[in-house]
Amino acid sequence: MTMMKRDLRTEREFHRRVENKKSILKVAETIFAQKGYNLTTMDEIAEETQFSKATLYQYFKSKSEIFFEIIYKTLEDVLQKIKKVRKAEMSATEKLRQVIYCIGSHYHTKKNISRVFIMEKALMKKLLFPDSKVQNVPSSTHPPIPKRFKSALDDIIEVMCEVIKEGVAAGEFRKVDPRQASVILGAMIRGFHFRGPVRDGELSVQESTDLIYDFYLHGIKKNRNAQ
Amino acid sequence: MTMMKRDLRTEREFHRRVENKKSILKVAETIFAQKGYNLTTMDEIAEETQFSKATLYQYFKSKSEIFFEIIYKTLEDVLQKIKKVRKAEMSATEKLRQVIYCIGSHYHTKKNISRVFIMEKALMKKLLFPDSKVQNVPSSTHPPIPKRFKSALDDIIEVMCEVIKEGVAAGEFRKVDPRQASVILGAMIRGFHFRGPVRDGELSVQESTDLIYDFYLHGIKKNRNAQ
Amino acid sequence: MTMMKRDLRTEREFHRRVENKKSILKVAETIFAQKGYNLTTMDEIAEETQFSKATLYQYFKSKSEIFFEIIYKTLEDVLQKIKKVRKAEMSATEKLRQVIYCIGSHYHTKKNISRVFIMEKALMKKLLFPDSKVQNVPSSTHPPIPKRFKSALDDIIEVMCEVIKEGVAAGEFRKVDPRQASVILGAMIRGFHFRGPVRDGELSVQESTDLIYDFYLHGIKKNRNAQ
Amino acid sequence: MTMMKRDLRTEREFHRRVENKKSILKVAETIFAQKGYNLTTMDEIAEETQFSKATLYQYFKSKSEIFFEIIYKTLEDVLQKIKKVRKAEMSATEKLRQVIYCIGSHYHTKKNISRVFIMEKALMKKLLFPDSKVQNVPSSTHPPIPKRFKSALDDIIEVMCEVIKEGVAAGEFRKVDPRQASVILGAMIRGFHFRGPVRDGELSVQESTDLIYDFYLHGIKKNRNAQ
DNA sequence: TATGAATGAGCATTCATTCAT
DNA sequence: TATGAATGAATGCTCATTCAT
Repeated sequence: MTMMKRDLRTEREFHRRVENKKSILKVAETIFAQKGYNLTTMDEIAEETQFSKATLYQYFKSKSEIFFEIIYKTLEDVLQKIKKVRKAEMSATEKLRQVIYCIGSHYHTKKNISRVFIMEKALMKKLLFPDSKVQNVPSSTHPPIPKRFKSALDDIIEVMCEVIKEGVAAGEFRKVDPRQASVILGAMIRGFHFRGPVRDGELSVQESTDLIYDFYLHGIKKNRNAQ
Repeated sequence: MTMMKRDLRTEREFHRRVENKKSILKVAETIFAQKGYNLTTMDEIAEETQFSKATLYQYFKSKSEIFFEIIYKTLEDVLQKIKKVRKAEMSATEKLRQVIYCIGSHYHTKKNISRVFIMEKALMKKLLFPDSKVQNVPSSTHPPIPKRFKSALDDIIEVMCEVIKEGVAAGEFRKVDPRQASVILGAMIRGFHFRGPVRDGELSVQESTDLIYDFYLHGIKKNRNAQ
Repeated sequence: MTMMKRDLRTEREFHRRVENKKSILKVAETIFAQKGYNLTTMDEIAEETQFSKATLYQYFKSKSEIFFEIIYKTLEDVLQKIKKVRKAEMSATEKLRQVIYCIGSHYHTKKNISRVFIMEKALMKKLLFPDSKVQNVPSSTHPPIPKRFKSALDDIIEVMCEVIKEGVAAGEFRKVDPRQASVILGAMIRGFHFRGPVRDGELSVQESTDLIYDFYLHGIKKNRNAQ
Repeated sequence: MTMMKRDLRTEREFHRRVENKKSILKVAETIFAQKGYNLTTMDEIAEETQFSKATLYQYFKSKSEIFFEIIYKTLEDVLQKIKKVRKAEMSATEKLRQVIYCIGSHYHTKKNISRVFIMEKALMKKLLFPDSKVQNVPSSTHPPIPKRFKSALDDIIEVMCEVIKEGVAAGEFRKVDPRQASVILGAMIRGFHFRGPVRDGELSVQESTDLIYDFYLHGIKKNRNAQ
């Protein structure tokens, strides 16, 4: 019985820990998403989480660890969602739409986070390899990334590929290179959601999805015979 | 005579100033493009330009002013180029390709610079309005940007619109909303060049152009009758 | 009977406490001896003792208390040993040799600990009187030390003095001031074992003892008549 | 003339820089000597030097650089002094006395500084190789030290050796191993000046010198024939 | 004008110690 | 009693910007 009591308490404790960690991540995510990596300070995360700065360091080794944790969770989220889509019973075309929606809504919510991951090569390098002098990050290369990121990303692309292959096989899509098509699709979604200060009426994720979906499917070329 | 002498001297002075300014901007651009805004230090710009840090401040009011200057020049560049394309004697389809190339090569060269402009909302806000506490930058709104940026960007979109209208009118493109089509095109190019750490063989700007061009034109849907 | 049971339990408890305390001191000593006071963290002591950090604070009031406990034990140890030497049946010269050995081996084993005690005046002051601002510790004065340290140290010196007196009385040593001679002897041993980065072949405690013994006895002056 | 003006100004500037550096070192030395490495903060050095903390970092790369600079200067000082002694026209015995005085007064003034250098192995290691985890600093080994320290130390020992050799050759000293004798002498001086909290009347450097000199020369053994 | 020097404000991280269970 | 968790107070270091010459 004492054992049980203990176990329960321990479990509760453990649970609380997990909850706290989650809560820190959630708050941090919001701030990172709002301000990006550099403008977010540990002080602010501490204040917002109602923890002391030192406590943060009991849950995470460093600011960058928090950041990476968030990135990873985000990637995993998206991956799970689109995996579900792939397995669902529906046409490839419909799957395509849903994939666009998933990824789009991901970008929509976590803009600044994905941003750093996608774009801040020099920063990523510095975070991942704090020692290596940040010199000559040729704009076209990304620093090697931890396997888990890499593999999550690869998996996402992979799922997109499969959906497209499926559509090609089913005669829904023309015979495109699935890889290329995936890359283009990814680019469209990303580029659409990460657009600069020009916005003529903000669109909802749903509207964005429709727009991207339409253009990705039909292109803009006039079809001689049909239509 | 004294006047003339003075004038010449003044002119020379003025010319030198302009040259120096250019040279600073050029160097700074390279560094900003490599490291992004935060990781670039005035110290480094000073060292690279062979000027003293204090001198930099005689040509520019602040680090951010240098940065904005660069952004503006870049935008102007692109604008000029695609304006030329629009005026050229060729089919809308060909113009489209060249627009893709222009913008793509711009992103290719100045990645980190466009990046900040396009994506770092919080940073932009802080740069443009250093006083306003960076709070609650709702992820969907961009800080108001100086008119000259706004107008350059609008002009770029405008040119794209016109090329598309032209294509629609000429029966080369289907009847799309030119504005939407421009946004999508912009997104594709941007998203394609700003992609994350997944890269299966880096493509040249030309190859990228072809790929985007192909998909933007044809979409991926299978065309029942033709093809 | 209940009483007895209680007593036994209490006793067991008490015994356990004593054991735990010993075990903590032992571990802490090792770490302090390796890293010195500042570089040793409570976290590390906790980890090494397999206790939680909080538990440490149930056995000791503070980090410095642990430290002082160790110092004191160490001093007591040495004192006991050389007291035994003094009482033994042998010539003063031989006793001298053994005293050198005792103290030497003490320094040898617990370098960093003695070190702090002997040398870190500012630190000692801070540890003993945490409130008094560490200001102007004139390099020649040591902060007043708790009586028990002082008395242990005095006793050690005292024993050395007596051995020397004994030798003088027996005609083994020349007529030196026993106090001065003790101080010099202490200095030799201490200085010999605390020497800096110049080492030409590390000597064992025994070898060191012989060397010191030889020079302390004979000096380096050439003796005109004899030898 | 303009040239000259410039040169003069530049020179003045340069001179000021050197002066400032000296002044920082002087202040820092005082504080380090009083409090040791860890207890000395950059804030305090800044306050005491009347410079801002940031300015300190324009003269020195880090706290440890300041510290090492001081150590080095100190060693060089001593070396120069005893070199002069060696070359002087006097008996080896007299030289010996002066060497004791030089080194003694050096320890006297810069206690806490020499202390760290001589004794804080773990700290030294951490300072010199900040990355290597401080683990298992076997109490008998010192971290490899920068060549300039090593060579200064070697030189000091070397000079002592030579003085002793000279004395042996002149028949002033008995036939000791000069190396061993040097080590012992060094130990005596060091140990004498770095003694713990037991002091019965602080001695001046001169008095200390006499005491050490006496014992180092004559030992304590009774000389059968003479005396 | 050009610049070497100076700095305030800030930031991530650490650690001895306390608290709640 | 034992402990996991929490924290306040430091601390070394950075960087955009200003000042004095």
